[in-house]
Amino acid sequence: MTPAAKTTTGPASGQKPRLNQEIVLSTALALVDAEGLDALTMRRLGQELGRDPMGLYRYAANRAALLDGVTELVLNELDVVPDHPDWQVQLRRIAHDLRLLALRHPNVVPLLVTRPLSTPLGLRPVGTLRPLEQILSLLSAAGFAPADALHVYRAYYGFIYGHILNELQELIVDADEDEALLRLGLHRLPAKEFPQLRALAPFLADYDGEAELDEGISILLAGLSARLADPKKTTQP
Amino acid sequence: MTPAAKTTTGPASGQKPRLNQEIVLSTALALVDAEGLDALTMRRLGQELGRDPMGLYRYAANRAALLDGVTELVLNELDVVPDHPDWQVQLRRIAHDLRLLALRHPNVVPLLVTRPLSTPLGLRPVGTLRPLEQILSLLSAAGFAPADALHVYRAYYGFIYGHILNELQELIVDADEDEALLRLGLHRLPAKEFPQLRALAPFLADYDGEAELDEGISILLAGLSARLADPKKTTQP
DNA sequence: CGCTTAGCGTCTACAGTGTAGGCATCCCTG
DNA sequence: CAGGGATGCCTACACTGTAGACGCTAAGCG
Repeated sequence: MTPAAKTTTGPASGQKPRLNQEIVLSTALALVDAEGLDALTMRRLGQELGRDPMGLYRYAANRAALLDGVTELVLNELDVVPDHPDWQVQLRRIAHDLRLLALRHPNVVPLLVTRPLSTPLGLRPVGTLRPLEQILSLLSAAGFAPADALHVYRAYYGFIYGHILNELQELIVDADEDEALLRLGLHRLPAKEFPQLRALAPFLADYDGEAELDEGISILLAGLSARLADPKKTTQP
Repeated sequence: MTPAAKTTTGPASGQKPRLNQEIVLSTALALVDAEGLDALTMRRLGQELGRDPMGLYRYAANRAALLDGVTELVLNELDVVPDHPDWQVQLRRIAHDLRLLALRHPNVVPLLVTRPLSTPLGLRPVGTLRPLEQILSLLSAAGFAPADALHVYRAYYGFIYGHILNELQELIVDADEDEALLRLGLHRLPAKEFPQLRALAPFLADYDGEAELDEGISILLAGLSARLADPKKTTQP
């Protein structure tokens, strides 16, 4: 992955291949994946690269820019290839891909959902906007008018992000506590105030995120196509 | 809101009413609301209270605990009163309440969606778990079996959080850029690569978050009740 | 070939952060 | 009124992001 160096720098050991934005970002991502967001400090990343921390500022103006770069890198792992004529099938597949992406990089998820909140749409890194563009074009190809495509996209993407947040929350439960400890954690809660939650302890343990997402997507798609077919689309029942 | 002080401390001016966890947390929330999450530093909060920063550690063990306290405080603004027999009506109302809550405290939303990711369920502040418990009991009262209630809750809450994230993203667009600037921001994007997005510029401007949420909830509720009515509910085809 | 020039890597330095530990002081309780 | 536990304030430390200046290295030009 690092053969770009035509520098004759390293006669001794070649320890220092010329740096490069991609290298910086990908080791940053690796660091976040391995040790969490807090571990990604300039000094630590510099140490990871065997380089002075200050040098990193040539490839990322800020720490914030670095975080943006990491999210962009992660989102690039998602490829939206329009290989199926049915838009619903496509959306379903993309949803599962996104879920797997999030599970592969759980520590990056806070960035994925948080960074867009601090950056106006027009100024986001292009890699961040590409999925949006691709899904819109997919819907457009399926015959949706622009405004409807936007509606579908919003409902769809919102649902996925919500699901991912849900699932990751429960994942931490499973990782840190086994079932007994979980129940113990819940036992801490006052019994009169949280009867439902405590009764749910056994059910919380077995959580099939994939199935749950798929079911949710089914509901959503069914509802969407029904609502888009009927022009009487007000919210009244 | 601060009459709890029966201290005779202030013969001069009463500048220093005895501190109190609620006071600390609510001024912390005010600070976050006014100037964003980064402004919430121990020193700054101390200065805001006219007190030494170190003293705050009596009321919040960590900065993290302080953040947890703030999210708890915000979530306490949500009251789930079961004042209607139909669970769907209830859920719809709560969804709108939650949306308004997020709009009232947009800077806290990153905490709402992020903090649960770092804290196992059993160890979260009870105020954070109360809405969960109340919604579960609401569903239980509506006749749902525990496992089904959990399913409904997950789909429902996930959808709301997703919508809130969506809407807040677009809100920033509206706040920082007017329509012309927005189009300008989008103009930065390569025309061949982002045709859909650029064509959507006019539609992005008028976004009715309330209507969009309501519609989404309708879809979701319809799908949920349909799927729960049919016992052939597995995801297998 | 020698010189310039622009980039790159490294060092030092500074303001600001969370937080541990140690006093002094207050107020409430007995 | 005396005690005592909680509270308020201060100093200090390790660590963060980042600005600015210094030398080296490698490439372009006469």
